[in-house]
Amino acid sequence: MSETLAEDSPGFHEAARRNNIDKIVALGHDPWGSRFDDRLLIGDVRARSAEVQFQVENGELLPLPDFEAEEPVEYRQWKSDHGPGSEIGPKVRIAGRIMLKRPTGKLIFLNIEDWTGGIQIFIGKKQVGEANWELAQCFDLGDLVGFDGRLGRTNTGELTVFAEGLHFHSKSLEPPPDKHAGLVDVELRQRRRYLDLCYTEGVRERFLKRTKIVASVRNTLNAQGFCEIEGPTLHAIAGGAAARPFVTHHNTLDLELHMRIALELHLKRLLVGGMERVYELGRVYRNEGISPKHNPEFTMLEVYQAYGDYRSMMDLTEAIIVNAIQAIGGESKLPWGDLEIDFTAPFERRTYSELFTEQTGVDPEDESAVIELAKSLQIDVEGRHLDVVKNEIFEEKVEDSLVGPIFVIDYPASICPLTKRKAGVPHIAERFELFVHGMEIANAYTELNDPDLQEKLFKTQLAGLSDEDSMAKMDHDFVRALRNGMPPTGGLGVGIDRLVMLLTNSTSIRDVILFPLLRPEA
RNA sequence: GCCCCCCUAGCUCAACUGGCAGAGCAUCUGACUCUUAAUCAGAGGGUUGAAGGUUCGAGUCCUUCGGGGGGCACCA
Repeated sequence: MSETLAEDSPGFHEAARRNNIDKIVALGHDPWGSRFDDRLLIGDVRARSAEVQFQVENGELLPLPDFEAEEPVEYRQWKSDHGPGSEIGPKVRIAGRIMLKRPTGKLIFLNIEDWTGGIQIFIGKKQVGEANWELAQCFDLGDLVGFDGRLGRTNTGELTVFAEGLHFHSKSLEPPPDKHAGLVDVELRQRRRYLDLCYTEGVRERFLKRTKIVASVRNTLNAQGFCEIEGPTLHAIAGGAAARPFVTHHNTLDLELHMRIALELHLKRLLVGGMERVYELGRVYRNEGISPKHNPEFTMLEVYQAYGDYRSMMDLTEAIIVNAIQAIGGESKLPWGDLEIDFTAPFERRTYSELFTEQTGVDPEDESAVIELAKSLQIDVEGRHLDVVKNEIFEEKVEDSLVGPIFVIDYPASICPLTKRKAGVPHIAERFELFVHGMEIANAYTELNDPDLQEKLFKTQLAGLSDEDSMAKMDHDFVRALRNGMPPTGGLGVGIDRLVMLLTNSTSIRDVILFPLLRPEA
């Protein structure tokens, strides 16, 4: 073609594609396309494959052979055995991205994909005419194109749209990743997620599953009479969890603000306000480390049910998860790496103290034995509350062994400042955490609604903690809200990203977050 | 914040103990009307993440920096 292409270096791919844009314009088409009505989704087109039939001379229609059968069908032979006649199939209009291109002289085979699937396109020079053929010469991998054509089968039996009309929708100026290997580099996959979605097997499906899971969670809650609300994400005091917040600033008010680290305190204010079943499903922000299980912004669900308790929340948690699995067409047993997870409800329920004894051989009520064990694990015991020490042991020795799904119930009270104590057992808090393969998925309490106790526990919790710790900032307004009467309540928090990880067999949270936080590209 | 590993063509990857930077895909040119990771013939494409250093000679060794991954720490 033009000799400028060859000598162009690194931009030679783009130069070739811009050259094709010029040709498309010269042929009277818009390289950036326009509205395209009445197209069918490729998935729906594929579902109509049975409508492709073979019509013999007397007009009789024959069904095509089964191309999925074990014995491969020689379709060319089959046709000559049943001929003379011709294939007939429905007219379809489709659009998609060009994934593969196989030009063979005066024929071009394309594979195009939309978000419901892919299909092969047959473009024959004689069949489409000179003008369309010239347009087809301008097709590059990655372009978005459309076709009017007839659904049929090639000689090898592959379901194919035999093009009659060609449409150009959008040019890709950049070459796609390797057509076989796809995008492999993890950094590129995250930075250029749009490419990952197009060209890495299973990525789009995974994120569509995420959408379905989130919708299902809302459906489950709405069906039980919970109402979704939107609390503020900018907080004067970021409370409801122990995590460092992101700090920001409002100019006109000249006010330091914090991005929320939890949804809890505002939802509870709504309970005081008489909203008896509320939830929020939204983003929270924690200025902490990044790991395969932690992204600085992540999606949290918090649910509160007046006149419920942590046991009501266990049933609800099971319903949320079981329904979500159903929503993505999963079985109760889901793959997890080389293992599987059995999500058959009800999930196992074990007390903290039972599990502690089982895994360590030490009774958590036996102070001296606990201290001895802590020392043997090189856990600092000096000047720390015994429950805190116990919990470190629990996290180290017990949590990783929890295959689950398992509800760990009845935690030591002093590590749960927002939780009601078990009636008659003041050192046990009515709390559960749901663990699956060592990962904490959900956390629930019978919520504390005694304002005096809440204030006292806030203060105790605060003693000795640094200013950076958000719990160190008492939310007086929240305590004031409680002074106006919050019903006894069950509250639940679910890490949506982690739930999606489990249900989609993803080992990194960044595989289920479309745009995880990355440093700006160098 | 600490430790380990990675960064080579648009993409996926090679290059021995330091010795001429390569392949496949993609791109360009040519052939081909049922291909399917199409095939065949030819061509072009590189600041080896960046900057310094050691060396006759650095993709390779050393230092610093940038980006990423994993682990630790942090994290109800």
